[in-house]
Amino acid sequence: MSDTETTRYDFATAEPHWQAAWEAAALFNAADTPTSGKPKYYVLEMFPYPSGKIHMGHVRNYTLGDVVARYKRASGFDVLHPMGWDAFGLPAENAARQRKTDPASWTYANIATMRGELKRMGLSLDWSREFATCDPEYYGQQQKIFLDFWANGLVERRMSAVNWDPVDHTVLANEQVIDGRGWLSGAPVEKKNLSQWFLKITDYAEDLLEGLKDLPRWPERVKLMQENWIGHSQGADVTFALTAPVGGIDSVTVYTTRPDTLFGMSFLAIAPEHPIAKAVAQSSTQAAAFLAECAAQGTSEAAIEQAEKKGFDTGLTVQNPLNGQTYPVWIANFVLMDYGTGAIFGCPCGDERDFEFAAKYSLPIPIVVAPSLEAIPEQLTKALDGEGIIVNSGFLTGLPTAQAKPAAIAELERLGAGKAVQNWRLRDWGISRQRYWGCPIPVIHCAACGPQPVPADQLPVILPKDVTFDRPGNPLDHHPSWKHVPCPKCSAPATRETDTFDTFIDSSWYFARFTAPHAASPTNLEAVNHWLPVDQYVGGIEHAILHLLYARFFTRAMQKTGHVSLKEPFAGLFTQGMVTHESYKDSNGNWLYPEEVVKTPEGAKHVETGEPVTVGRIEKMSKSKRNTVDPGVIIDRFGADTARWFVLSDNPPERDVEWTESGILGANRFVHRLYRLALTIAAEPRAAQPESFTGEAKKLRQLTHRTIAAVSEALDTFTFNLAVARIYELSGALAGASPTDPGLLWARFEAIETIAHLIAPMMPHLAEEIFAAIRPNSGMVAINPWPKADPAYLTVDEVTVAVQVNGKLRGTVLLPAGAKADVALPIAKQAVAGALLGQLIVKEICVPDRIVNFVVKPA
RNA sequence: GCGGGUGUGGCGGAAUGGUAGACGCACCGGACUUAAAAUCCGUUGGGACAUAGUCCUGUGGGGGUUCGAGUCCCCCCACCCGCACCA
Repeated sequence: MSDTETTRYDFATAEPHWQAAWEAAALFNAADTPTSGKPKYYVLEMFPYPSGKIHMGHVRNYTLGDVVARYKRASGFDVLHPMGWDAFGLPAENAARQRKTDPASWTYANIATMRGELKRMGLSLDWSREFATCDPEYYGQQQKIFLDFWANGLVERRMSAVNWDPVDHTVLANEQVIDGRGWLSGAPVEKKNLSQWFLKITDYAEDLLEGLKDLPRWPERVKLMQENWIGHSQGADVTFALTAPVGGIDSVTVYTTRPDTLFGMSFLAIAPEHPIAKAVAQSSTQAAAFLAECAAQGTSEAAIEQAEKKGFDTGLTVQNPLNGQTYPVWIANFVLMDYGTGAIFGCPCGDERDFEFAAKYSLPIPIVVAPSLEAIPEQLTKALDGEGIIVNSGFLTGLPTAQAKPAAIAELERLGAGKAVQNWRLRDWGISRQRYWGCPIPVIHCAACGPQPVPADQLPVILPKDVTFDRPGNPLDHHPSWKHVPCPKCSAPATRETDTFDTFIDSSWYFARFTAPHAASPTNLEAVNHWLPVDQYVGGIEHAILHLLYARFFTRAMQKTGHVSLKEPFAGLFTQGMVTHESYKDSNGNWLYPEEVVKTPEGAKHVETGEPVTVGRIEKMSKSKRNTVDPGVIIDRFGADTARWFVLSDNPPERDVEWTESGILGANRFVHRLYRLALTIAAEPRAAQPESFTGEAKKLRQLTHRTIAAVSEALDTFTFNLAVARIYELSGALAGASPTDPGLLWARFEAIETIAHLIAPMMPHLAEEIFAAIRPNSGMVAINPWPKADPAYLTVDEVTVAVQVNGKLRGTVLLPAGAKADVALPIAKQAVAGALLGQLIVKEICVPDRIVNFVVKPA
C-alpha cells in the first residue's frame, strides 16, 4: 500500500468470511427446550411474502429485529430468532396465469432467491427452523387446528356476500375491484351470496378488548386502533312497527347509540341487503335497480362510506314508538348490513351522515339537541353530534344527552318497543376463499350427512399439483378427480370443500410453530410454553389491526383447544415505518427507475437519452412506480453493514425512511473511516492501565462510558438512530493524530474496543473485523458480552446552566452540579447584569442544573 | 367517509415543560495532490446592525395555559397508514 492510497475495508471478503464463521459455530441456533438456564428471549420479525426479491422494507424490518436479537444475545439471553415464509396468496396465482408456471414452483423459486439475499445481510437467524406456510408439513397441522376449533364450537357456516365478476365467473378480492369493476374483465361487479366458513372471533370481542390492557410494551396507537376496531358501544335496539306489512315482515328493528335523539327522527333507512329491501324489490323494478346499483359499489367499507349518499324511498312508513308519528322508510347505500341490525333511524340533528342525506332528499331536520335551553338554533347547517341539552323532545326535553339516553331506554322498555344492548363493531372472521393457492379446508360435503371433518388419518389434505389456470375461477373446483371422495360417515359419493383458507390464518400461528417446527402435532407444548410469548415482535404499521388481532384471537382459540397455554402471543410490539424514495417520470409520463435518472445542475435527466425527467413525490417504494432500490445491488456495491447502518441511522424506526444515494454513501464512508481508525489504534503502543486518569484521558473515558450507557438505552427503547449518533460522537473524539500520553493511549484502546461491541448489533461483520484487528485470538464479538458502563465515569461535576430574563436567553453560567438557588442566583445575576440594568426583579426561578429565569419589569 | 398517526434548517432528524437544531447528509472554506478522487481540518437556521459582538426572528397555520411551550389545551391545514377477500 502506498502512502497516498487510502485503506479501504474489504467487505466483499470479510462479510462472507464472518457469516461462515458464525454458521460453523452454530451461534444462532436455539434449542426447542433449552437447558442453558439463561433467560429466554424470542425475537420475531413479520415473515415475508416470497414475492420475488427482497425489498428495502425487508432490509429495514430484518435489520431492526437483528439488532435486538444480537443485543439480547450479548446481554446474556438465550435468543430464539427464526425465519420463514408466508407463502400462500393471490400473487402466485396471478403469476401462474400470466407466466404459465405453477404457483408452487414460482413460490419455491422465489424463496430460494430471497433466502440467499437474507443470508447475505448477515442476520443472526436460526435457519434450522425455516418453513413455508405452503409446506404440507405446516398447513397439514393447520388443518388439525381448524378441526379442533370446529369440534370446540369456534367455527360456523353461514351465508356471506362476495364480489362476483359476472363475466369471468370468478370471486374477486377487494384489491381486484377497481372503481366497482373487475380488474381483468372490466365488468361491473355484483354481490353474490355463498355459504362460507367463519371463525367466531366475536366470542372473544370482550376478551380481546380487555387483553389490550395487559400489553404495556405495545404502541399506544396500535392498541387504540384495535380498541376502535373491536368497537364496543352501549346503545339500544328500537323496534318500529311498519304501517303496512311487506313480505310478511311487520316491523323494523334498528340499533342506535343515540336513543336520546329519537324525537329528532326524520326517516328510517335500511341497508340494501336488508330483508325488507329485498321484499320491496320483488314488486318494484325501480327498487331492484337501486339494489343492483348498490351491489356494484363493492363490498369494502371504504368504498361504501366514500360513495355519494344515495337513497330510494320505498313508500313504506313506520311509527316511532316514542312520539307516535310516522316516518318514511328509505333504502340507503351508506347503511351497513354487517353493523348493528342493518337498519338505522335517521336523525339529521345528531348525525352528520343523516344530515347530509336529509339535506339531499329534502327531508325534515328537526332540532332536538342544543348547547343549552336558551340557545336553540333556528336552523342547522351541520349536525350537532356532540354533547348537549335535549330540546323539543317531550319528556326528554331539558336533559343533558348523557342523562337522556337511559331515560329514553327506560321508556322504550316500558312500551315494549326497545331495550338496552351493547354492540360490537367486530364481525366474525370469514375464512373461505374461492382460490387454489391456499390451505385446503379439510371438510367433505355429503348430501345426506352435511359437512364432515376429514378424518385424522386422512390428513393432511394436500393441494393437487396437476391443476390448470387456463380459465378463470378456482382450479380446485375444475379439477377432474380431486374433489370426489366418499363421505367419511356414510361412504356415499361426496365432494371435498374446494375453498381454501384466508392466508391470514397461516400467519396467525406461525410464531408458535417456530418453537418446534418439526413436531408431529401443531405445537410441542414444552417448547411452545418455554418460548412464547414472543418478547419482541417487529413489523409494519399496516398490520396494526388485522394480522395482529387475528393472531391474538387465534392464540386464545389455541389455548381453548390445548395447543398453547397463554392468550397473548406478542408481549412486545414494534411497528416500523415504510421505506420511501423519490419517483420519476419521463416526458411521456412513464415511470423510471432511479438508475435511469441522473441529477444535473439543470435538473434531473434521463441517463441515456438526456431528456428532462420530472421528479415526483417521495412515495412508498413500489414496483408499479419503479421507485425501488434493489438491496442486492446495494450489498454488492457497499456491503451489508453499510446497508444495515444506513437504514438504522437515518431516522427513528417507527417513521418512514427515505432512501437516498447520499445517505448510503455517507454510511459507507463511516464504515471505512471506522475501520481505518481501528487499524490506527491497533498499531499504537499498547499502554498499561494507569492508576488514575486525568485531563484528556479522563474526558475520553467519561465519553466512552456515557456512550455505553446511551447506546444501551437507545437499543432498549428502539431509538436506534440515537445509538448511531452517539457512536458517531465517540468515534469523532478518536480522530486526529495518535497521542503519546500513556493514559490517553489506554483510553483510546478502551474506546475502540467499546465501539467494536456497540456496533456489533448493527454492523456485525465490521465489528468482528475490528475486534480481530485490535484483539487477535480473543474469539468473536458475537460471543463476547455487552460492555458495562462504569458509574464512576457517568457523573459530571460542572453544568452549564442557561440564564433567562423574562423567558429569553441572556447568558449561560458554569455551576457546580446540583447548585441550588443560594449559589446559582448571585452568579446568574452577575452574568446577565446588562439585561437587568434598570429593571425590577419581580420573581426569581431556579431549577438546579437546568435554568435560572428572572422575571422583571421596568423599575 | 370513519379510525389511527405525522408535520422542527437545503435534507434526515435531536430536545424529562427549561440554552431549539445533538448526530448525520449536503453545501462552502482550508490542508494534502501536477490534477482529480479519496482522506483530514473547519464554518453553516433566517435576518439586522455599530460584525472579536449585540439584537430580532424561528419548530405546518391560528388562538390559549405558563415565569418559560417544538413539548400541554382548543380550532384549522397538509400528508401518510388502515377499513375486514392485497400481504
